[in-house]
Amino acid sequence: MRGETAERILDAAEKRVRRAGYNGFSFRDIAKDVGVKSASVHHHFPTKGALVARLAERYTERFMTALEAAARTEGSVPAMRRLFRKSLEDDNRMCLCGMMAAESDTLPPTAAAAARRFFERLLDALGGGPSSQDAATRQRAFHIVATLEGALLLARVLGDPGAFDRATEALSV
Amino acid sequence: MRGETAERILDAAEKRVRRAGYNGFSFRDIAKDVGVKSASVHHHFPTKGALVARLAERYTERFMTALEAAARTEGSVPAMRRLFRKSLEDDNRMCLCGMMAAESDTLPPTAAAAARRFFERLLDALGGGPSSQDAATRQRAFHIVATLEGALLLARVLGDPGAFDRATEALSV
DNA sequence: GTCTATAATTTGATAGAC
DNA sequence: GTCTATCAAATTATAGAC
Repeated sequence: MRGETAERILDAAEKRVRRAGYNGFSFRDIAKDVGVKSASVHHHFPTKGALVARLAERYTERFMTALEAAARTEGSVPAMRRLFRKSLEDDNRMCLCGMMAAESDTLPPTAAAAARRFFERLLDALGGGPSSQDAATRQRAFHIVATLEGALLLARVLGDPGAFDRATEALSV
Repeated sequence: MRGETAERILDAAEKRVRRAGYNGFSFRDIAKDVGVKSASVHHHFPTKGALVARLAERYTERFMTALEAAARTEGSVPAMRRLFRKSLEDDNRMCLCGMMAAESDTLPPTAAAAARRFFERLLDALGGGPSSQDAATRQRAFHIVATLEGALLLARVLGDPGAFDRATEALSV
């Protein structure tokens, strides 16, 4: 299979970044997770910035695909809420790009740009993109995305997934 | 003055953590900022965990003092919103404890606990503490805190302080 | 595509002089 | 309370054999 190791590297890196952030893991951590040596990780992704930028792109593609499918049957907001909530079920993890957003001032530029695009896509999906003419819709899109990311933060620090539910309950109304 | 260097160390560390997170700075970074050697930083704060835990306590004390004063004239929610908004004006910084919340799974336990207490105090100030009997008030407190933290994330990653204003506009109504 | 080996730097932390 | 000196370990990244 083409790129099988590269995918496993991305899988391991995603778990690490969502747990500890960009500065909280090393090439050797990833290599150990995957069962190769760190030189092999560098073979697939020359630098840490390139690895994490690709990671954010893959995350965005997957998230938007899942969102578009779910939004058809339950609407954009409940679908997005449910997808965010899944982050907590998967071992109390942050949204990858939410974690990168917190660190974005110190991320390699290409990685920071990839994280920014994730949020632009989310806002767009809620009708709050740059082409939006309706200020109220735009405000609501920003409000929803902010609340979902903040609710993940809150649930994580309190060690209580129920905090996410309480914080986001009003969004689905 | 007693503890003058210790305070300057905390000042430098606060800037660093709010920009790059717990794993994004070193004792030598702080030492350079303050104009001492890293051994002197260790003299005041034996470990990185102890330094950051103390940092979160100081941040919480200061934030709550400012909040209580401001809340008397403008109400808890507008006061809290304005205090959060100040983080962006001060060089696009995250809330210290918001940054620590994102990383809390990998923080030294005492530091993670200090970050958690910040959020418990915020929720308490909004009437959403553990003694709250009113589920709606509790939900609203979680919603407000989550939205404010998430709005900082969003403004940071988009490089646009206006994103904070749009995301939190509905809270003040 | 994976490996061994290594370079060059940085890390958190300690010992002990002044 | 600050310093010099140092440690042991970890860091990102590269060279080159297989």
